[in-house]
Amino acid sequence: MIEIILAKILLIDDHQLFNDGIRVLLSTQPDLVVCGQVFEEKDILFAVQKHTPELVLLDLNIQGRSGLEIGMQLMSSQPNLKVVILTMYNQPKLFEEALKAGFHGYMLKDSTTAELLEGIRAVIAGRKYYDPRLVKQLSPSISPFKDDFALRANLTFRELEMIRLVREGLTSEEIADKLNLSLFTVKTHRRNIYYKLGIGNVAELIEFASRNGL
Amino acid sequence: MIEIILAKILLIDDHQLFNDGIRVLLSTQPDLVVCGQVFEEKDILFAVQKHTPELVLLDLNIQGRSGLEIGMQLMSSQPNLKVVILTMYNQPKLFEEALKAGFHGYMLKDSTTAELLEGIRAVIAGRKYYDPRLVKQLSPSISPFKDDFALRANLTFRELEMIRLVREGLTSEEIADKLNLSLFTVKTHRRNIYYKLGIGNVAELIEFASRNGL
DNA sequence: TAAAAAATACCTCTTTAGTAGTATGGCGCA
DNA sequence: TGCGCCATACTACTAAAGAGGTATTTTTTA
Repeated sequence: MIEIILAKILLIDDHQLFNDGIRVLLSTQPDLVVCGQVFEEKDILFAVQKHTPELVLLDLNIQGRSGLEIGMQLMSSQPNLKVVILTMYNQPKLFEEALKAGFHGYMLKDSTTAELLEGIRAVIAGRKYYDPRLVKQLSPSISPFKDDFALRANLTFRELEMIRLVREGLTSEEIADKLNLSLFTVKTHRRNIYYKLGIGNVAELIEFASRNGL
Repeated sequence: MIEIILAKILLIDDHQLFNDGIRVLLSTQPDLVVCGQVFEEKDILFAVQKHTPELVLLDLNIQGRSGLEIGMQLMSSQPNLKVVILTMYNQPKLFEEALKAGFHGYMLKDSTTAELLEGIRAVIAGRKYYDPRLVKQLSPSISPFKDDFALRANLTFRELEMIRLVREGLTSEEIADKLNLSLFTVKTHRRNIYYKLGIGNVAELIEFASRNGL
């Protein structure tokens, strides 16, 4: 059972989905539990220490003070805690800051419920999740993301290469021919990729790659 | 030279990109010209009649009155005019209404510049353009692509549904279970999709769907 | 209402994907 | 120098996808 704290995100009234949508959404997930919900900065640390949740969903707009600071403080005080920013601000600069600060996720409030859940699950699974729209807007020169992501998902170069070729519609055999490898090798790589990403078939692989700009 | 009128969209101050971003954006496009810009309802019809633009970018939040109404009025008075909704409201209901009303496009303000241009160009080219995020949220029964992409590719409703489920990583058997169909039926649909799209495997299907916002 | 299109279903067969376990040479690093 | 990671490769198996054909029912539409 995974426990989650909602940090202020239920107070946001500028997007109908979130008036109490996120709690409802999470309540439909048998393995996710909202163990706390706070609306002011002073309560967050206390709640986290009390519940020691797996993950905190953090709004960026917490009464004046920057949510980023609060989040960073949280992460340094609780090394195993995962902190995901959930905000309405689709601002590249904020996003870049959050990236640098090492947040485990950055999602936008107008995401679909499927996307939100995907993000939460990705982070719980030990990966990072950033809204694809933000990643797309990142200037490619800065983009610490690609390497960052590959490294954090523990994908090797060969594995990334496999993903690229699978996306082009090549079969394992065609990839083997192209790279002068044994078919067995290619299949081993694919298996490892699936294992690392926690997925089970090509469809999921390509959806995943598309979403994460691999 | 394509002429465009911006209907109130420069007044929106809740998203930095649009304070004057859209005009700047369009000014970088040699073949697009902003021929007018209005901020109040009473000026729109006059401006359209004066400039007879190809396209109007219309905000939904025009001083109290529903932007949808204004847009419908515009379209009926100027049959050749293309009207694209550009709004910050990612609300399925609004979007569905706009679809029914026959608007040529519906874009969200937090789109990237590339997406905005893509949408504008699609509409100018005689196609329709709806933000993929909204389309994704639509209940499949309403799917707007009946008169758009699906028709071009001759994809039926059932086929689109198959694509959606395949993208979610479901196998043919799982789809069959979910929809209470025979496995044979699902496989037949998949075969037909591949034939229509000229592709040969799941990887290509999903790449294709991603690229085309199915 | 007749024709066309869409959705449904079945059979057979080949190919590819996916799962599981194992193994080995190379390379970097502590 | 030995441990871990990477890339490579194999066997053996099951599951699923894909290609080919055919056919019935329902729904749309001309």
